[in-house]
Amino acid sequence: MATERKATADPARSLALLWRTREPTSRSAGPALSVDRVVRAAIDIADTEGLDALTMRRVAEALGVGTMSVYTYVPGKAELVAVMIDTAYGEMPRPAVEGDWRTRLERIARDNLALYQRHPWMLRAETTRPVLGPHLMAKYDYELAAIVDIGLTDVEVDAVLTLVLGHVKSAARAASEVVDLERETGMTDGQWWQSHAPWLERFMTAGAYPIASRVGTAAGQQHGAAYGPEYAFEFGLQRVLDGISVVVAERAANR
Amino acid sequence: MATERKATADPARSLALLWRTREPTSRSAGPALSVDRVVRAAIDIADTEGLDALTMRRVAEALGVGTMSVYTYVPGKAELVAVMIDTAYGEMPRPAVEGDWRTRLERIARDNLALYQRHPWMLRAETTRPVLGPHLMAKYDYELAAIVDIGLTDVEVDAVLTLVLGHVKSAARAASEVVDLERETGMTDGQWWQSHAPWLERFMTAGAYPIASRVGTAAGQQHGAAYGPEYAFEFGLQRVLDGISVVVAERAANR
DNA sequence: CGCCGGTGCCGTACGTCGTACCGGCAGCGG
DNA sequence: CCGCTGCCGGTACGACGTACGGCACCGGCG
Repeated sequence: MATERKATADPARSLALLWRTREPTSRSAGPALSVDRVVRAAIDIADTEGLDALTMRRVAEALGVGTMSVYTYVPGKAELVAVMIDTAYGEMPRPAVEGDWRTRLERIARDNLALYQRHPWMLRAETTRPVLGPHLMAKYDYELAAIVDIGLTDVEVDAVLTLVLGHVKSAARAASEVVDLERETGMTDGQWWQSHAPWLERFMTAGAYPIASRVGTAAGQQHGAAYGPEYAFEFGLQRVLDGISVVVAERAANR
Repeated sequence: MATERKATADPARSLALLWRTREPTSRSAGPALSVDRVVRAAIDIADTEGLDALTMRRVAEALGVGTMSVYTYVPGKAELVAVMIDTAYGEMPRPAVEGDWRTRLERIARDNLALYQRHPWMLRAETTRPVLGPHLMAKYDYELAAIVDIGLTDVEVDAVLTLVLGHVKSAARAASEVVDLERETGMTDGQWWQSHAPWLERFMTAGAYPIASRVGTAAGQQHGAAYGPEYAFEFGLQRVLDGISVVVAERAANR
């Protein structure tokens, strides 16, 4: 379990898996399984039942094979997750870029948000060194292409992309936790608050945390709980883009 | 294990724990343990050995008691982690605010970064509904106080803080993963790249991903790997603050 | 003074996980 | 026809969180 995080102990093996360097088997009927079938089954489980439900036994069951057979195609769980991530990147749309840089960057942010909404498990799984699969590379290349020509240095362009994607991930994570916990605890966000509020009031002596109370309730009131994360995403995204345009304008002036 | 994430099944129990609603034992010598001792031991382990090493057995061992004795003070692991998080928030500095809002907000960002550097496990543990302990409330109150008067609505103020703290967390996570993996794999970032690069080159047909290659190597060159995350933090923070100042200026003009 | 209920402590055991190991199987080249 | 190679999977091990029940001790009451 602790070893789930190790991944890529053997670079050759892991990368070969990611890049699918494998001659198709010469067997007549071909094997019952394949890396792709394993990965598809795993993504399916993670999408519909959450990352906690993704166990090797569960994957095998979904494929109708013995547990250990999965290991014929994938060295371990960590590597399986790595391939799942790269596969998910692969299914992102990459239309020709249009509009000014701000429009393009905003589009990229929204596409990434959509990805995380489709595959919320990525938000909890991606916590390792980058996967370095072909689809991640393609995605990185595509996204950089949208902003290479805005007058910043290569290093800055990289930082801009990191910043925007970081914000998307933060916001997506916040949004995902709400629905995650609704499933796991069986209560909606509102119900959860209602069950905690009376106890909280009892512990908090009146008048403590005045600003927190005021702002907190104001925020809670405004967006009726479920829609809070969306506001945070939109507000933050516009602020980030504003901030980027400040440097872009600066550079344009000094040219 | 899946239940680690549940937490707060019983709000009364959990909140009482967080707010330490508990008469001191009337026992003569007093009990050998206490919630605080358990929490301190747990934080110590997580700080020095990582979150994966934090097991109930390990905590008990550090305290010199049987595994199950820990459960006398803490209902379960999820709740233990919650108290750990609130405790960590409690040790943050909260000096009187000084300077203009940008200085204050920047200070808050740096204090939060320092917190995550001291307790990297928080970056992987905080993935649940907010902990709602007294120290989190105090922190939230303190941080809001620094920016309530910059001319934005309460809802916007909340969103500003969320944005800044989100960026800090993103950057801290990136930085933490580097050192995390150095410990777990026993290789430095540079070594890791060197072991992967030849394989990667073999798989990537020359000329694929031209922009990614150029920008990636530029970024890698500039900051010698280990210092990349710091740059990302600084650059992103300034961009975010720039973006916020755009709205602030807007509001000031329209008043 | 003796008994009793409560509190702190903890050994054992169960169910879950990832996965090492090894033995069986089919199909194919020699 | 034989042995080899790649696919399959049963069994088992060592982690993990934690339910359950029992034990030792002590203050307060009769």
